[in-house]
Amino acid sequence: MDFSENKNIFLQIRDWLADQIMQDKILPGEKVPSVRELAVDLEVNRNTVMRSYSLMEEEGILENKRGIGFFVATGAKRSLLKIQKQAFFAQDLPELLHKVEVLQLNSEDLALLIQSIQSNDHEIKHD
Amino acid sequence: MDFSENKNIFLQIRDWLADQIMQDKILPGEKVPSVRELAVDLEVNRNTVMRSYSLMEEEGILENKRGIGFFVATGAKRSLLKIQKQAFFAQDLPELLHKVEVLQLNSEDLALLIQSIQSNDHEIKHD
DNA sequence: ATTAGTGTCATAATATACTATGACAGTAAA
DNA sequence: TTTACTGTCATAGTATATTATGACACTAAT
Repeated sequence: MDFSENKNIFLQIRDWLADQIMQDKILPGEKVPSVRELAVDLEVNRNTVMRSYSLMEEEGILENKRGIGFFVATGAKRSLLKIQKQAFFAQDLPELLHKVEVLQLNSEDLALLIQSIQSNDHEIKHD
Repeated sequence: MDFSENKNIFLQIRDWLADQIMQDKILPGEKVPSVRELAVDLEVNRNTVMRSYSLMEEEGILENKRGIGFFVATGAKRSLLKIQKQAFFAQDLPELLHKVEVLQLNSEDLALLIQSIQSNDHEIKHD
């Protein structure tokens, strides 16, 4: 994982871990990497990872067992889906619509996107 | 204009001004607000506006006439279109595709977006 | 020449993100 | 009990964004 310059590292770590959870790479109830371990892996200070984890604990995504570690909370996926969808429709989508307009992006430019969207049309919703 | 917490102010000012130019609210050759004036308007330090303008000068979007002010460069729109399109396809679009996949967004969720895209399909390209 | 605008530069102060490091407490297993 | 993990907290240092402010030079109009 490499970090973007224009976004705080502790937020990027949260986004990355949230993604791991959404993709079922870490399941609810399972332990996430320890603060110290992940800090070494990402070549980042432990306090920075601690900040990401604390934030996710406040958000109800992670739970903490003192002396043992952090675990993915029950219902974390549902919570994340709600949080991320809300953020998408409130922030990402308006910005996107604006760029489509300003940059005059058409169906040809965004063929891949449209294809990806349509492939979700007949998906069976789980959970 | 109000600022987001998660992005540097001088970058947000650049983005905002670039948008004004893309929307023909300030035309090539025209003068942009003076550093001091814009700083007061945005309730920001003049050095911060200066940083935004200097950046845009390096990008070839603004030109400077010492003692007079900053002006929108000839060809600024073309430059901006190129810069922004490149950024869109290199950064925004991949992130968007990822979110569409993770959040399982379908045609119904993004009807407005698809409509907006298709309305650009038969546009006559100017410039 | 004076005045009022421009940008420009230098300095210092503040806030915040991130790092570096040490110390301490809870937990589990040898 | 010792060992080796966990998280937690405190302190200090560094880097950077932003602010605050003053001084100076260029330009145009009076």
